[in-house]
Amino acid sequence: MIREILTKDFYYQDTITVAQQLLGKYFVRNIGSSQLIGKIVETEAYLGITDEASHSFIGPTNRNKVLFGEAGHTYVHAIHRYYCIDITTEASGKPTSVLIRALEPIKGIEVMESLRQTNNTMNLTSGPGKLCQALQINKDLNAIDVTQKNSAILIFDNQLLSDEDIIKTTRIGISKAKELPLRFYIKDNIFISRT
DNA sequence: TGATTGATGAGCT
DNA sequence: GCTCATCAATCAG
Repeated sequence: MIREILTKDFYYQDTITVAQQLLGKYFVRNIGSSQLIGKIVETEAYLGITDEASHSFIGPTNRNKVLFGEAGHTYVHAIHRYYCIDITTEASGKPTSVLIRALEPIKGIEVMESLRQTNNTMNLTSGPGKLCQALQINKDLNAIDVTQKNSAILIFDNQLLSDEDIIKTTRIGISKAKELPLRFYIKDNIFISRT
């Protein structure tokens, strides 16, 4: 089965739509000649200047400027001693993004296990900090265009999930606007960060 | 299942 | 200094 790289048009959609439609897609990390692949099973939407929990709520700064740029780019940031990765969405000037919270490891599992220093496949990518460790994602990968086929990070298309396979619930690990139902994950998937 | 705590880095004021 | 979109370990029920 031939899979296509998701195009700019996909990321220019409404952030909540992108967050839901990213579920089931293939997240690809190119490291030299090797490739690590995981299926996206959990995401969260961050709605920019109207969303208190978003990094862009306070307005543009040096740290979050990529959020204000073009859609379809990575936004990598450190939180405590881990990294998290977002994909920017919507038009330039709208600082919205989708946080990738969990993957289902597909390819390169041995490499991920050595990077994470564990043999437990269940524990490789079941959280935003964990998956960045498993895929060797750091600040060097900030502001990368994920629609260019020679990028270190790419996202490939896959069949769209039906509405009943997507669970909608509240976001995790934030202190503001925590009541909003902006977290999405694949029903019955065992690789999500928590139920 | 939930609450708590400590390690820890980057960015902001 | 302070905040924080984390994780792992621990303890209580």
